[in-house]
Order: sequence, then C-alpha cells, then structure tokens
Amino acid sequence: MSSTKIRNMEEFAAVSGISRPTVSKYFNDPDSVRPSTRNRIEEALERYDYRPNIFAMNQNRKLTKNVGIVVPYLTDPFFAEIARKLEERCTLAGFRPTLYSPYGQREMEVEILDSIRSLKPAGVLLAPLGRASDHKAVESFCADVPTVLFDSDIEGVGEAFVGSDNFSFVSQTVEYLTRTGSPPCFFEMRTPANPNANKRRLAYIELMERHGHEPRVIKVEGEGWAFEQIGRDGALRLLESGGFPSDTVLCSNDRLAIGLLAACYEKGMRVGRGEGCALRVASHDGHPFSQFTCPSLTTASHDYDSVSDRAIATLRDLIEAGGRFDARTEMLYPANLILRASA
Amino acid sequence: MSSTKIRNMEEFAAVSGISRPTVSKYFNDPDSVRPSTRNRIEEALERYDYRPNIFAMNQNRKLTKNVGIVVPYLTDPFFAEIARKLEERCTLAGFRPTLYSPYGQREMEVEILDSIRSLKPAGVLLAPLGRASDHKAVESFCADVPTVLFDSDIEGVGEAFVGSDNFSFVSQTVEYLTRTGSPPCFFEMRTPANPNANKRRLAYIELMERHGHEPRVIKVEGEGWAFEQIGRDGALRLLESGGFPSDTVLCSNDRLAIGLLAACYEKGMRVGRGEGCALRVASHDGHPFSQFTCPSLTTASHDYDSVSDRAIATLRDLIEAGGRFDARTEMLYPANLILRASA
DNA sequence: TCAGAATCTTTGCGCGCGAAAAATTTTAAT
DNA sequence: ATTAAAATTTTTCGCGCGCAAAGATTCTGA
Repeated sequence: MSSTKIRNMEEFAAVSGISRPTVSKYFNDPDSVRPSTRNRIEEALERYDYRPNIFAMNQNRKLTKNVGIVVPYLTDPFFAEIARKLEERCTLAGFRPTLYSPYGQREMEVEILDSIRSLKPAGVLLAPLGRASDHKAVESFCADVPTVLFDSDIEGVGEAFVGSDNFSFVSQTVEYLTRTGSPPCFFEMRTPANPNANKRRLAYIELMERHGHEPRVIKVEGEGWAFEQIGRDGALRLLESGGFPSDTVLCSNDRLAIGLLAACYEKGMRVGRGEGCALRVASHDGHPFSQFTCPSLTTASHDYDSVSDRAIATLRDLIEAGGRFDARTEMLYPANLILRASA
Repeated sequence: MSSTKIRNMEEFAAVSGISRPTVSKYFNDPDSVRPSTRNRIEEALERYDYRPNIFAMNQNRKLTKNVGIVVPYLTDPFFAEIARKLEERCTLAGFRPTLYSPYGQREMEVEILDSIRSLKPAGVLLAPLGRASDHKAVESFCADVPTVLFDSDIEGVGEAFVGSDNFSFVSQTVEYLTRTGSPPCFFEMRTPANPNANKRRLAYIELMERHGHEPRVIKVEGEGWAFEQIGRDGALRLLESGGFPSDTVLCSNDRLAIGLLAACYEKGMRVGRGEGCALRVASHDGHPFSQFTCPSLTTASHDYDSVSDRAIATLRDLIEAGGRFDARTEMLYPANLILRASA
C-alpha cells in the first residue's frame, strides 16, 4: 500500500495507467473491460486502495442504485425491524439503501421526501405517516419518483402497495379467541395515526357480526406514538372503573397490548388462558418484543419476510419497468397467528 | 405555482431575475443578500418551488453541513432512541444528519465508514460496534474525519468521547440494592460485544469488595445481539438448576433483564420488593421499555438528554476548531437511578 | 452631490464522476 | 495478409452547484 493518497478517479487512473472513463467503466462493471486492463486496475487497487465517491457517482447517472427507505417511526421496534430487513434485502439486490424516519412529524416527512429527490433514487420504499401525512406532498412525490408504498396504504398513490391483510389478522385472532373462549372486545386508540388501525376495527366489527356476536370497541384516549403508555393508562383507568366488558381483549396492535399487560400486572390481574386467569389478551403485529412480555403475547404476526421480500422485488420490477407500472398493484399478505401464553 | 419545472439553480435564477451566484448565496444564508433581492427570490420561490440539490451542494463545499451518525444496532430501542435524539439536536444545530447502522456486522461497519467518507461530512458521531469493530479501519477513519465517539469508547480513537460513567451506574444500583435488601449477584453475557459490559462487571466486583461482600458473577451463554433471548434462556436454565445465588439480581443491561423477567414469569417466580416476592431485579440503561415490563424495571438510566446534548455540542466545537482538538476529551455522565417495582 | 461601502453580476473554474461520440485496437472472415 | 466489423478505449462534454476575482451597480452618509 503506497502512502500517496488518491483523491479521485483521475489520480487513480493516472497511477494505474488507464484512462479515467475506462476506470469508471470498471467500477460500474468489472467485466465490461478487457481482462488485461482489469488486471492492471486491480493491481493498482491493491497498491493504492481507492474507492469512488458514491455521491459524485450518482450526480450524472441515468439510473442510480440509490433507494430511499422511509418508515414513520424508527424507534418503534416494529418499524426498526422491517427497516432492517428491507435494508438487508435492498443491498443484496444490488441497491444502496438510505434510511429515513420523520418520527411521526408531518413537516419532517415532507423534508425527507425533498431530501430523497436530491438522491435521484432509482426507487423509493415509503411507509407514510398515515393520517399525519401531507397527502398532497406525498402524492406529488410519488408522481415524480418511482415509489412502492408499504405497511400503510394511501389509495391510488404510488405505483404499488405491499403490506399485510388486516382482515386476515383480525379474522385469525377473532376466530381463535372465539373458538377457545369467549368473543373478544376490541381495544384501540380513539384516533389512531395509522390506517391499518381503522381497517382492523372494521374487520373486527364485521367478523363479530358475522359470527353473531355483538362487537364491543373500547377506545382509549391519547395522541401520538407512545402506544404502550396510552395502552397502560387507558387500561388502568378501565380496570379502576368496572373493567373490560369481556374476559377476552383483542388489541389493535402489540404496543397497546404491552401497555395493557403492564396495567394488568400492576393491578394483580392474571392474564392467560389457564385457571386463575381473569383475562385473555391477544393482539396484532408480531412485535419483536411480544415474545418477552409477561405473559408472552398471542399475536397475529406480520409475515415480515414475505412483505420485505415482496417489497424489494416489486421495487426492482418497477425500476426495470422504467419507473411506472401499467396498473397499480396491491399485495397483501396474511398474518401468521402465533399462539403464546396470553390467550 | 407555475407548471414549468425548475431543474437547477441556473433555471431558477433565470426566472427570478437574479444571478445564480447570488441565488446560491441566498440559499446558504438568506440574510447575506439585500432585503429587496431576498424578496424577489422568495417571490419566485413561491411560484416555482425549487430546492437546491443537497448532494451537488456538498460536492465542492469547503465545509459541508453533513453529519454522519452511526449506531451499532438500530433495532435495539436504546440505540434507536439515542439516535433519534441525536438526529433532532443535530438538525437544530443546523447540520444535516444521516443515520447508519451496521446491525452488529463488522464488514458493514467498515462499509458505512467508507460511505460516510463520500459524504464529506463536517463531522461524525460514531458509536462503534465494540469488540466486533475493525479497529484499524475505525482508527484510520477517525484520523481522516473529525469524529466524536459516543456510547462505547475506544481508547485514543477519535477526538472526543461522550458517554455514560459505568461506575456511577453500578455504584448506584449496588448501593441501593444492598441498602434496601441483600447484596446482588451480577447477571451478564459470557462474551459481551460492548465494552461497557466489561466496565460494569469490573465496577460491580470492585464495589462489592469495597462493601465487604463477595461478588458473584453469573455468565450466561449466547452470542450476538438477541439479548432478551439470551437473558431468558440463561435464566430459565438457571432457575431449573438451583436458581440464583442471591435473592437479588443485578443485570448488566435492561435487555438481559427483560429476558430474565420473562423467565421468572414463566416459572411463576414473583419479582419485586414486596412480600411474596422471591427475587429482586435491577438493571442498567433506562431502556425505553423498562417502564412497561412486568414488574416495571428498576434501572440506572443513561442521561439521554445530557449525553446527546453534549455529543452534539462537542461535535460543533470540534467542527469550529477545524476538526481537531489539542487533546482528546472524555465526558462521562452519571446515571439516574429510576426506582420501580422490580426492586 | 459624491466618495466609499455594500452588494450584485460576470466570468471562469472546480468537485468527482457518468454518458455519448470519436478514435483506436482487436477480432474474425476472406 | 487484408479489411470490415466488433470490442474497447479515449476524447469531450455535462451534472448541479460552490468558490473566487473583477467589474458594475446600488446604497449610505457627510
């Protein structure tokens, strides 16, 4: 390794005795140059370790390898997990992912989208904030940049949507709970940020009616993304004033359930399906921590792998199709019901 | 809003009737141009919404506003939380943060550092992997790029370190547990990835000896970053073969404690300090979920705000000092002991 | 009114690289 | 060996913007 620092491709081309554009070709595809010149470049590479500047690379490229990934709230382990999987698969597919999160803030989502435009991305994977999104901004972004939505859908926006089939989630939990005990009440936030929550409530109501049971929806107060806190506070208030209308509670999502379990524990209310248990609790999402709650949480889990695989595959197809599909596609994956101790 | 799309600063300068360099000045500091021209630019801005390409901006800048933030494992809510705070403060300080995580992988950390070089960052906030890091790569990176290490220190590397005082963490928990009950045993992974774990064990041993108690360190098997799983499996094995050597357990970190609490719950072992409780459990970190465990977890919490404030302030000083300090500085913040139900 | 200061425009270059066109080398077929 | 075609390399230009110097314009205050 020589001590002289190589500052750019020009300098590296000089020391390797090849013209810069040929070196450029090599870095974009080592097989695109003659074996003899490839050897010369790689020999120089060993002596001088140089790496092209990725941002300059993408400056004047027709099609970059950049992919933006946006999740609404990265400190939510659910989104962190799906982001990790997407990043991993994205890299394997030969793209260069960059991760963003607006942390629930409307203006920040808009800024991120603007920032992503500068990236000149080949494509974007976007899980929008939902209710808090600036819909016009998102729409105009998707009109300019090839985008696949995931997790939370905005009708007609983006070239495709890949997500989970909320009806399947609720159908499996309601069916299981009803079959093995009593029909559940539904525990949720009053004004959920995410459209999936609404779909789940509607599915719950429809399924309960279909089975001939009266749906009971419990809406707890609270805004924002501190779901566990909201779930616990709501459950505490409920337990102190009469309790739940059923011995079986189905939570809209696992984070609310985590809060609810904490409230039950505080109140000495045993949760589970064995004897001595006063309440059964199930939920939706397959949150990474759902297996470590007390008791461990029965949940209808996202098919993380399928969703992320499909999202990346769809994005790749979209990019290869030149950024536009003939028709907007929607891929919904059913849940995997994970039976644990809580129900 | 006119329909003609502005593609670059040249075009925008044309429609606003101002020269491009002046427009450039405006975007770098709106106050650096005369109010009248500022108005003209901002009027044009309303009609044509144009935004400079951030990557082109930073291409030929003396000092960019880019800041790289690297955390070892972003799906760990602790790191997600600290990353969020850093991002937020970074933006407030006028920088443009970009977040990266190697997810525990050595090669990925190296790749990220290379990628950050391309960013031409004004500075970098780096929480290295620790044991898994390619120390030479990290060192040579820090030699080239102004870097402040945080969370986990590598001696002599980087211009400064901002983190938590592990001794203070353990000192507070050991003191509290001993004062209000019996001296704790110490629960940890056999080969922790993070150097803080080692410092905590050493602090525990020293403190126990100082108080005249025999230190008892329990090392559970397991590699990687699935701490909850490792903690639960280890605790289950322990509980099935004689149990803990003390009725008080101090966990090296909250994620292990979460696993331990799950194991105790499974085994019907009541945790807490009231009557009927067989075990007291405390821990370190102030993990975002520690307040929702069952029981809620007594923990010595990082001073998240101070650490992130200080990290950003140090980085800003470093940048203003031209990228180098005369001497490497180390800032260690004491823990905040949070008393909850588990101990 | 006018000098001096402040600001703006013009011009030209540089960042680090990709893309298309032009020139060269290599290959294959006669 | 000759030559056209194919493969490869080099030349030239462009991406979108920052930076700097020199000249032109506008603003300030006595």
